[in-house]
Amino acid sequence: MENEYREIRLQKAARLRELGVDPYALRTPERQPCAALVKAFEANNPEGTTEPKPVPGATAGRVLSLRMMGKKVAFLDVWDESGKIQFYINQKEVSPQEWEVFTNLDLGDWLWGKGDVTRTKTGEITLFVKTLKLLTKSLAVPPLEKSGGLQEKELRYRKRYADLLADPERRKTFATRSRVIFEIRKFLDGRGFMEVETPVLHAIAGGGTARPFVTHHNTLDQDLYLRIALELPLKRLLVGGFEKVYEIGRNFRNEGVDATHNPEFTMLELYQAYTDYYGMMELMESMLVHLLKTIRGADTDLSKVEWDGQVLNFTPPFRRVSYGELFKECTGIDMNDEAAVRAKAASLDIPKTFGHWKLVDELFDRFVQGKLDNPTFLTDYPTAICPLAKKKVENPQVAERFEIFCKGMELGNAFSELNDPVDQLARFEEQVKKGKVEKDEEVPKEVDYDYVEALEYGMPPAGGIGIGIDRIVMLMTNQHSIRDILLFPHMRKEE
RNA sequence: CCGCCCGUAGCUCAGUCGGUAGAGCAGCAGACUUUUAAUCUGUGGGUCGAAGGUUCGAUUCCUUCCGGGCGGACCA
Repeated sequence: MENEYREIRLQKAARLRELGVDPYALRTPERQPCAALVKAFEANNPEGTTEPKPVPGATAGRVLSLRMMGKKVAFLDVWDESGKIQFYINQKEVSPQEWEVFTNLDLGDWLWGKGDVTRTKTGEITLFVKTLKLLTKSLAVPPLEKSGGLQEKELRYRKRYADLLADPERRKTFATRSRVIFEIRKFLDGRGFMEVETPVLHAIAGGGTARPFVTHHNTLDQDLYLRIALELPLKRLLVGGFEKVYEIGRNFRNEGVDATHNPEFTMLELYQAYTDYYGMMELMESMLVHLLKTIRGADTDLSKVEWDGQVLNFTPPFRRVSYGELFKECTGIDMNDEAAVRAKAASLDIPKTFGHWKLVDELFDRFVQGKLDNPTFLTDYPTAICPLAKKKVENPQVAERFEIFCKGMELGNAFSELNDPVDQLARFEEQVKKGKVEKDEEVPKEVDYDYVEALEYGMPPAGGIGIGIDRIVMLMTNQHSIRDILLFPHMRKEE
């Protein structure tokens, strides 16, 4: 905060105040986007025009370059969200007070100008300023493209505003993120889904397995958890009679932070009555294709989608392979062979307190998950690790659940939703009991009896899916780190 | 949590085999009335991430800590 630049700029602001100029203008005079002025000129001066026909106009933006020619003339690059336009300012063309404003201008300041748009001798479309107004004085030096922009990742994440203002490309990534979410809503709207909002504060951290954040409500004197999943409230809505619901919202998990994990992240969860996990596979495929075509472009070749240097095939139908089959393929062990699984786990640093199916899941994560590059539906998980999914009729040992993986990353997780309240209660009780024995902090500590009671009123057969929006955005923007698609990724406190 | 790497001016980066530091941009002063990363001349700017140790002397070597990056472990 303390530096020579700040002092000089504060002095300039004080000087302007003496002249009766507010360095933080209350209002902006009428204006058009920078790019609109350029366009208007081009429209009036088609290709081949010899004598330029000036177009009057006014615009505003941030000054990011200033070139003086002598004491009385200057060229400025002015940027707004739409792009850039050059200002030409000549002492003879503006009032003495305006010239004074100009001489106290710094890089980073926001400036409004009005005049005629025409071409300079060198061909640059330029606003020849007749009237100008300082909109905002900046006290900090903006990172400048010609001096290398903002490179240090820590600075880019902590001071995202500086990162964004320094580089229009970075702004584009976040604009794309916004469009991805817009297109998801559009896609779901087209299928008749209703968007809902459910509580972030939960009395029981259910609907998934993850360590939750704990907080406390003072007047109720009650501990609360930040939600780790959206699942249970949404399925209560199916009981209530809504048939297609979804929520796009923030989840919180008190776990690791790395290139693909942020403590808070955005999930889409949707539930649809009268379908099952096969319906969810179709929906997932269609949604990904819709997003690739609308975000990456209508001419995108689905069989050659590049992501972080890898070429992936998104042509539906995606590969479908069962959990047990792939487990066998990658570990050489039958997942039902308890002795072999335990022996394998013992050779690694996996807690001995874990039961058989927890061990299977641990081995799976280590040996299988990272190998799946092309989008793959991994189906029929062991029932023991799927307390919210229906069992397969022909083999109750496995459940109608799939996870879709891509580049070793889980993109989505779906079930044929369990709606038998008696079975659900038994599975919850088993899960809580096991969690205590295994000292597994990711498992809910108590049974959500209210949810079981909701099922007693009858939930229609349904398919449901949860999709990690951040990872979808990474895929669509071809980014490698979650920090580059979150505006404000979580950072440790400084000092 | 483990391994490797990084932290020097507002920004991007050099550098010091141990003798308290440089460049470009930015700033300030000056020259130039159509520039395009404008050019030219002059000039100010640093507790070299923090603390401790070794040393006559540490920004440099060592230790610890803080923050970050990449990879691994764990989780979505």
